[in-house]
Amino acid sequence: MVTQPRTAELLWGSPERPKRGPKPALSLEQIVATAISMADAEGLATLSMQRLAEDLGFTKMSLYRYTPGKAELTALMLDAALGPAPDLSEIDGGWRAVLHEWALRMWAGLRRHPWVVDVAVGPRVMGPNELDWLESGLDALRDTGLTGGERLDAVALITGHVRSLAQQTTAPGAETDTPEKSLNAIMTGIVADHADRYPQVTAAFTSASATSGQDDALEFGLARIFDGLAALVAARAG
Amino acid sequence: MVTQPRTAELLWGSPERPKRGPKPALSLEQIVATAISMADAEGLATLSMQRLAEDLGFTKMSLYRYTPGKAELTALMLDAALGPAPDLSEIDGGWRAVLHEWALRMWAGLRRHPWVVDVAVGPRVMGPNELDWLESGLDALRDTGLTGGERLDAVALITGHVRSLAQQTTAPGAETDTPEKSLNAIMTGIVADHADRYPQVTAAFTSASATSGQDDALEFGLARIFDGLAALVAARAG
DNA sequence: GAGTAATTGTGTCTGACGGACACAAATCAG
DNA sequence: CTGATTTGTGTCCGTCAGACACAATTACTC
Repeated sequence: MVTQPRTAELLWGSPERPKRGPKPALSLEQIVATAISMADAEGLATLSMQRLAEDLGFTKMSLYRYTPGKAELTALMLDAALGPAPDLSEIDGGWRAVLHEWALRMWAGLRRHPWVVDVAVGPRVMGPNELDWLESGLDALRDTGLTGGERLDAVALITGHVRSLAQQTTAPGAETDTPEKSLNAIMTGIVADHADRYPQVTAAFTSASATSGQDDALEFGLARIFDGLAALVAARAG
Repeated sequence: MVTQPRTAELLWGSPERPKRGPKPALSLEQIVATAISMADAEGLATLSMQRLAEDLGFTKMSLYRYTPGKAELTALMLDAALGPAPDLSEIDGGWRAVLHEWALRMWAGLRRHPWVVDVAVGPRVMGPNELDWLESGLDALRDTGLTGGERLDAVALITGHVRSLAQQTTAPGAETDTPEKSLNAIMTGIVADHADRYPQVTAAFTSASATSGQDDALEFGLARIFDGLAALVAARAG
């Protein structure tokens, strides 16, 4: 998996059509777009080069004329699925309102492409779109008086929360095989069977059974993070 | 992957030695322990049933007498690697100090078993140890006046931060192939090449080049989260 | 216009993976 | 001792990513 230089070139290099040879029947953008729609529909686990090629009407090995390997293709899928960073220039209310909208947009994108959280893992070469998102997130904190490292950490904290929640809620094949109810049923049954060992879990589960939702958890975490950031900003300003 | 009922039985059921038949030469605990040490050493991606069986001195198919499949084995690996929840009863300083230590212990565990973040993904059946961790985390918030749902969301927020950071820093094969320096070199080169498009990223990178570290990011996020939680707790109390 | 170099798509092959299945050896109940 | 049951093994299958050679296509050069 020594794919970083090639990935960087695919993400950032300008494609240069060779002079000689037959015209390519496919394009990398087309392959990436098809792969994204397949991953959206069936998940990333079931996406193979074979099935992708069949969907495109070509053989598997023809795809390797466009991408050196599957790892590079998924890197391109990631950056394409992120899409361009949102335009938040119209939002007023300071950094907090901007970052809130920024997080909601990212959340919406992760709901649209659940497999992204499985790909955006570990240190990697960021693509143009991912850097755009980072840029707009950092830009919201421009006038807060935080240092560069703090701004990076703050944005990482927010993205970590959004991604972590998306990872927990969008299961790979959660609704396909066993309905999600049975997982909840299994867990509540287990907790009920060991209520003496897990009193706090039992209490929290029963108390939260009706009220909680994934969007509530997102907003809860964002509110705490923003409150904590506001305290730091205030300390820096005052 | 309809593995949840079987996984639940393996995690929570009591093993019952059959009366007839030869005595098993292996034990599930032994298999899990060997798998964990192999995953620690070489990562989860390179761990296959074949190589695990070779390491144990048996054939691949013999392992399927102990676990119905690889998914169930990884679930057992996860719960075993988490280990028992830490004893935080001696820590005073209120919920904040307790949760801080709780997060640091989890961080240490994730550093010890980096592959855990790749497994603890999506809705799943929690094992005894994972529930122990959740219990101790919730217990720290017992006297804060938060509702059950809020306590769950708070613990999820903290674990999400710790896990997200562990996921970003512990790359699968980060130090094996291309040294991490070249990834940083690639990214800084890219940002430098597009400094006009990413002014905030450029500024933050140059400003944070020397000061930042992964442990700083962990503490930064924890401090913000705890500050935000403290504000909520104070609002509930006052 | 003819020849040559470069590139595309295809077919074939390999090694590794998870797992199904049948079978022989081992163990215990009666 | 006999029959039922379980363990470990060997063999087989389908799928996966990818290497490699080859024929067809295109453009540059003479």
